[in-house]
Amino acid sequence: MQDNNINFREQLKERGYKLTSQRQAVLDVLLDHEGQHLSTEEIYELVKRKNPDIGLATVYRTLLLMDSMELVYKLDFDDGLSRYEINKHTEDHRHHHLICTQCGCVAEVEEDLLESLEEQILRKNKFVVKDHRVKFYGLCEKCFNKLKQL
Amino acid sequence: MQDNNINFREQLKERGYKLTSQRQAVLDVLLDHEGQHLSTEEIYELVKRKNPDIGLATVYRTLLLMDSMELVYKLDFDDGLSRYEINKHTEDHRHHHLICTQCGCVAEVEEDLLESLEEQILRKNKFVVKDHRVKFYGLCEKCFNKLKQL
DNA sequence: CCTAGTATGACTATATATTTCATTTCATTC
DNA sequence: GAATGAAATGAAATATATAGTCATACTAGG
Repeated sequence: MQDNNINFREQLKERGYKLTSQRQAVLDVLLDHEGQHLSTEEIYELVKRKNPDIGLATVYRTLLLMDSMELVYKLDFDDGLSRYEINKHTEDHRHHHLICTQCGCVAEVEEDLLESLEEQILRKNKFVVKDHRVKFYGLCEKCFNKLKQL
Repeated sequence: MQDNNINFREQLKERGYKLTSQRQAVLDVLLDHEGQHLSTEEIYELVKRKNPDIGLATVYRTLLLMDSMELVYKLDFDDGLSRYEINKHTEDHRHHHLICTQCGCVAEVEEDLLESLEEQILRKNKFVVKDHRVKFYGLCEKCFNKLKQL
């Protein structure tokens, strides 16, 4: 935890930014909700619990900043708002998302398995892949079983 | 072309919708710009050339309708607006997009190669994949060469 | 041709996200 | 530890994409 704070301050300093209590508070919320995909509004509400005076604009600005620093992943699950997830840097490649078109739940796949495709893209399209986003749409186990019973 | 119109009328009829000159005009524009990824606003401007009295709301409604009928793909290239592409139904699986983070150009990969991943997802996550969206971010050939020279 | 129901266009409403600007806070120097 | 300049903040205003309302017009089918 303390490590995260020191790193955060250092990373901000490298880019000429300052560590403020608001930025710290946003980071804390993201760390405390690691597996989740929170919207800006949700993050704002959570931050306000410990930091009631923070403004929504600051949360927007902080998330924008963190996205540019690659501290967070900005996600889009087609519900009209941006969602964020902390980037742990522990995996080399990011995970994929499974979006249930029935109930809207979102699960994760840890496996990546896109290396061979990316190599092929480099060879055939001469496009150097740096990153990717993969979303799978379909039915989660619960919804599949429900539909099967009908 | 005539085929497309007849199909369109039939498909609309199946769902209790009517074929109007506005809907036809939007379809025509999409057919005339097949390889492109047009935004709603761009489609509106193109439709207005032959159909100057059409309203923007109608274009929005028509694209929403076509998306629900799976006549178009709704795309998101992170520029804050929805883009559309006609769905030709000729391929079993859709193509992927290569987005250059330098110049913003978007190319396509015809290969899919996600079958084995989808099988694995079914086995391990018990999630039945119906569709997917894959975006690769990186550098196109031009931008890569430009950066190499520096 | 008439009719019922759908679609349209102009306008308004909503919701997310960004910008403005005066004030406050941070981090560095003396 | 106080002073200083730059950067960050909050409240409000603004931008922008999309959706909803409603009176009028059009479509498809008899």
